[in-house]
Amino acid sequence: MQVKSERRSNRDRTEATRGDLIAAARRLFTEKSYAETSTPEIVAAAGVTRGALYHHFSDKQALFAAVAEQEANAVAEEVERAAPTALGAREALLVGSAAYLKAMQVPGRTRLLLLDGPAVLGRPGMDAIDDRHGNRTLREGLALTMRAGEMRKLPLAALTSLLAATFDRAALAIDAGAPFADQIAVISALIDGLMTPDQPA
Amino acid sequence: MQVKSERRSNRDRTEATRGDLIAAARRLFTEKSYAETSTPEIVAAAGVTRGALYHHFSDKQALFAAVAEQEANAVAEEVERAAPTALGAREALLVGSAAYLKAMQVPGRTRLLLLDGPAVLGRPGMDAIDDRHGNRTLREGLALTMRAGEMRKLPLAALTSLLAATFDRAALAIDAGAPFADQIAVISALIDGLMTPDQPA
DNA sequence: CAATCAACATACAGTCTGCATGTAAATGTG
DNA sequence: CACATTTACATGCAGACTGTATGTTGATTG
Repeated sequence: MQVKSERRSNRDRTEATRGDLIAAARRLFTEKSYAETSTPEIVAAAGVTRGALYHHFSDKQALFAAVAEQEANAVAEEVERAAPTALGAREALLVGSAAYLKAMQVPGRTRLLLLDGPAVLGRPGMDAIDDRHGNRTLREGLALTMRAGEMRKLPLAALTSLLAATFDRAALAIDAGAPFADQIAVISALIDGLMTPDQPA
Repeated sequence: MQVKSERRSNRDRTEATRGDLIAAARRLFTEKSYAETSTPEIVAAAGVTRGALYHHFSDKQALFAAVAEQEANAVAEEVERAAPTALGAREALLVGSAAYLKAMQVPGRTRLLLLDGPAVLGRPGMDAIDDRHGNRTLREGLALTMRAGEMRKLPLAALTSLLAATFDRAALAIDAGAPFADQIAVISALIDGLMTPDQPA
């Protein structure tokens, strides 16, 4: 293992620099906000110059998009890790919700994904990111539950996004000091209200 | 009626200038976004100089806060106007929801209040504004409904904010082209799920 | 009516973003 | 393996923007 950069392929260099930039930006975007973080700051933290940033990303927004995508992916992975495979639809939803709220408690994550994200990339932009990660699982889960007759039949896209919206707002509320249990209680009630009452034979 | 500014009291001047600035800012913030609107643009549209802006508002954010407050108030008034006084709790909620979604269709309003607002002022900041206007009515309505036994008892603050979150996301979805009916269908289902089934004597 | 204060206008300093240009190393080619 | 080309940056620059400090004029007050 050679410590110094003896001879690096271009692919390696790109990968390393891009990674450093995204990592540095992630740190600053979560510590402060998108608007309060300048590109000089980011490149200083990453140990490169602004030239490198603008070589790899078209602009500051594009770098932010890369960070957001990575964070959304991290959240989705944490949630899927917490949700055991075969579980009742209702239970899976509740476990997943709780896991999501937990995952969003990483400092700065709510601001990055729930405040700055929509403002910087637009709702459609953030939806596109979410659909590539967490929302997909949610939508598929809901579709399955509805087809199984365990849940009221409703427009899938709308149901997915509105449920996701409640999860998001709950995460922000917890961030602001609201009790975790209260948010879970309301989310549980909302989900229960959607389930079709099992008619005992 | 004298057309020219013959002799204006300071209070009148302040009121007029502040109003002009807020109106101009509102137009630009709704046409473009907060970030894409510069203070030189705003003051040009308002017919004053940046000196006037920074005399009346501590910074660009403060001007934005004033605009947001005014817009939130406008939305709340439209909703209250649409909601006839005495109506069943469930019906009042549904009518209010629809009115809210309608009111939010004014071009640029969703971005101003639902995207830029939280990002610029923070969630707590926007909550403070909302609580002074629309959310208050919602919360009081929910409290009443719950006390009347028509709705499941749940933590009031959490329920209010999570329901408001679904309304907000629905407004954004409609803005993005989603069918109004789909959003209403899901909102109706969510509300219905919260109502206690009336036990017929 | 003098003194003060409020409501601006003007000028300036510092910072930021995006781009254009320069350079050295890596890569492709005959 | 020499040479042309492309890649991965670094550096410098232009334009714009924010916030503040300072100046000026008209209203307000004792």
